[in-house]
Amino acid sequence: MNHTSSLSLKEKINRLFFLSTPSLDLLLAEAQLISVPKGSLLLKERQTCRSIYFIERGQLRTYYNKNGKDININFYFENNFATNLKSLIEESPSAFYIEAMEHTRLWKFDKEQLLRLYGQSKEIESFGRRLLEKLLVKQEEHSNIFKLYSPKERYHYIAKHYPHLLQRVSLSQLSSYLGISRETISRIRRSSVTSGEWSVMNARW
Amino acid sequence: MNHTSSLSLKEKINRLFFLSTPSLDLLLAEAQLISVPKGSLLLKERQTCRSIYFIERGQLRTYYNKNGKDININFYFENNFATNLKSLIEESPSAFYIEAMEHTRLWKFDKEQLLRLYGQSKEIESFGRRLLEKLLVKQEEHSNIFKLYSPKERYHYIAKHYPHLLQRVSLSQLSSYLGISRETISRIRRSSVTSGEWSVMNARW
DNA sequence: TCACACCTGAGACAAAAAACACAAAAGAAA
DNA sequence: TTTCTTTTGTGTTTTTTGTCTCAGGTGTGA
Repeated sequence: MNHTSSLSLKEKINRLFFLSTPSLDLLLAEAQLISVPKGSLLLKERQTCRSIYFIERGQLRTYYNKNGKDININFYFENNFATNLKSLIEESPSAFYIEAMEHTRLWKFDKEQLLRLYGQSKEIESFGRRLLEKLLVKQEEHSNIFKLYSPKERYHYIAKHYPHLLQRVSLSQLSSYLGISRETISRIRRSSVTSGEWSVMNARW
Repeated sequence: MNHTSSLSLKEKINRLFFLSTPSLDLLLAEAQLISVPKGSLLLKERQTCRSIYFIERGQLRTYYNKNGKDININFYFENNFATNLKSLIEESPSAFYIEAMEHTRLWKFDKEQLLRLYGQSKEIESFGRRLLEKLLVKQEEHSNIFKLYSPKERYHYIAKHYPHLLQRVSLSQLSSYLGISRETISRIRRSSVTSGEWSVMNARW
């Protein structure tokens, strides 16, 4: 049980971005609560992304389709924002899908509305900037684990820093996300249970 | 020869972000032109990054030091902004270095000044947001080539979409950036010259 | 001109990971 | 429960990539 699950959207956003009450009200007046079943697509390949989603309950994934196979780009859980930023920003056709991995309840913010709000309220534009900042820092970190770490190290990095990923995402789904074959992850997992190799991840960066 | 090299900073920024003249003047009044020799470090590991740099002439790289070896994260050329966003945003110690790869002339914008300007001018905060957007889209793209492509495909992707990287960065420097050993890149290069394998990169995403 | 540093190419070998095939286990649905 | 589907584990083989090594090339500066 997530202890914030009983908080209102207003309280959640406020915890993340410290907006004044009037700005918050302005922002949230535009948000639309929707509920989608497992497997539904919030964005398809070639569509232009027009919204950003805040997950109330459930989980989403973004994935490419490469020669018929799914390549997972990202997983999103409760109290996080999800979207295709490239498509949203550039108003270009999306290269990937956004899918609900389970029954998911989420708040939808439309870009058009947000841009209008940016014009009305400096504080909301500042919120937009800070939201981007957070997404960027996360993105950067994820990008770097591929350069810095071997497959084995990548798995351990995730296990250490994002253990909930291993809890909520199947190994098969994880494999494309980490750029490691399913079988290899299975072997990595076994070897780290049997032998006590837990010192690998001491490197700090 | 870059045809924009004779443009003023004002004209360059304006081309990228379409700011009004008053806002541009406000923004550029704070910029400081500095010149650094090859090998100098604009940011060291453990330092907190306080500036963002716009490259007038020359090139920068960002890199981690992993067990004594350099792992390149990014290369930056003329008319681009460079910084360590994580450190800058979070005011946290940097995990990596920023180094001038050749004698470089650049404009320095301090975070403190920028934040002050954000408060003064909505248009400048909007500029800040749009700058982040551009950086984010780039970052996302780079991150995804690791998940989507094998080493061989990564090299070809760069060769096709960022040929200037191959021109200006040595293969040795490139190797850690692509997460491929120098020798393997050398082999990839050889095999793609001899055999006519140029259809690999037709996949669009 | 001569070191010196740095970069590239190439071969031999080792290590890692992927591919393939199939079995076992775990969940979901009837 | 039983059946059906999905997920995970494991053994073998094949491919890819890394490591180590040396040789040759290039540019720089003393």
